[in-house]
Amino acid sequence: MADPQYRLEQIIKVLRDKGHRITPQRLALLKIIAKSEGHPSVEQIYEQMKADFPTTSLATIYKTLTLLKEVGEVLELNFATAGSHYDGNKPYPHPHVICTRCGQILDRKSVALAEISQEMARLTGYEITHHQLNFFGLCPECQKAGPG
Amino acid sequence: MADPQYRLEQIIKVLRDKGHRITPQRLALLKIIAKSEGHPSVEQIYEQMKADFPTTSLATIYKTLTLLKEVGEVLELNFATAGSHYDGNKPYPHPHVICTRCGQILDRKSVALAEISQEMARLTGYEITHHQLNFFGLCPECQKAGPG
DNA sequence: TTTCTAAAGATAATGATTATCCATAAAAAT
DNA sequence: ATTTTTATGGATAATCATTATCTTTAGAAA
Repeated sequence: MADPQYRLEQIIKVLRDKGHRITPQRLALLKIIAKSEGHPSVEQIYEQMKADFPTTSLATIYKTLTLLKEVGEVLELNFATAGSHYDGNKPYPHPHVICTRCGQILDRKSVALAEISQEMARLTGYEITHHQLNFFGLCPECQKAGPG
Repeated sequence: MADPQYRLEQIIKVLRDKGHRITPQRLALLKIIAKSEGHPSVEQIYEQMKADFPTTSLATIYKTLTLLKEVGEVLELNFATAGSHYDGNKPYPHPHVICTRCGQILDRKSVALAEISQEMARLTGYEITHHQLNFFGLCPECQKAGPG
């Protein structure tokens, strides 16, 4: 886990360098992202934002997250389940393990997909930019709860 | 590519064995799925269905696809781009290469993820049921078209 | 035939995301 | 400083895939 303060400055720098403004609202969202340990959903970020900015609009959350995604400082996770999640600490592809019942999301160390990715590019002629590797199943707790 | 006729009978058998009815509408959809070579979207399936059943409802398409997914005879692909796609010929996890501009979807041979999957299960205590491995980028044609 | 139940079809509802439009505030220019 | 320009915020409507609801229909069994 990176130091939230350092991570925050890192993201700010990237935004500044690309000519984007650091507004109070953005700063608040960046702080949330930088100190987040899991994979907060839009709704969760929205809730936290309202602590600092009670009038924040969901539209602003979406716009800022889209911006962060574009500059590569956040990783967007979309599974079949409704609602995206965001990882602001490891904005590069890495495997996830997702519980299909409770929705828990675990991070895993990156499997060696760099070579495989290059192989795919070579074979298909694609210019590959990123990838997803997700494992789905039941977490230990949901297994205990039994089928159904 | 499997023989469409054989694949069709295969799916029918699974549905019958699990006590589901083979209605004319379902049969029509199964034929579409069995002979499809790519990864048709709901909309594309819907269009083809209308040839045989002009009054087919989208709801029926969704219900049948959900059923096929449940019995494991179709693989559902959801990427960030809106709209799911379905693979009725290789209903087991395998890698895909997706063009983020034109939406082309390529199948790839399965990478050896079985061991990795087991390793994930061992380390996390999860009961892993399936996985996704997707590579994103620009296809050769879209590369030619240049950035933008 | 009659009965029972799954499935089809029409349509409304849902829910996440995006678009639109105006107000505002930050940076740039004068 | 003041003005000008432009990005951003906020409110809300629109979009779009998917799901839920409800009624009708048809397949299978008795």
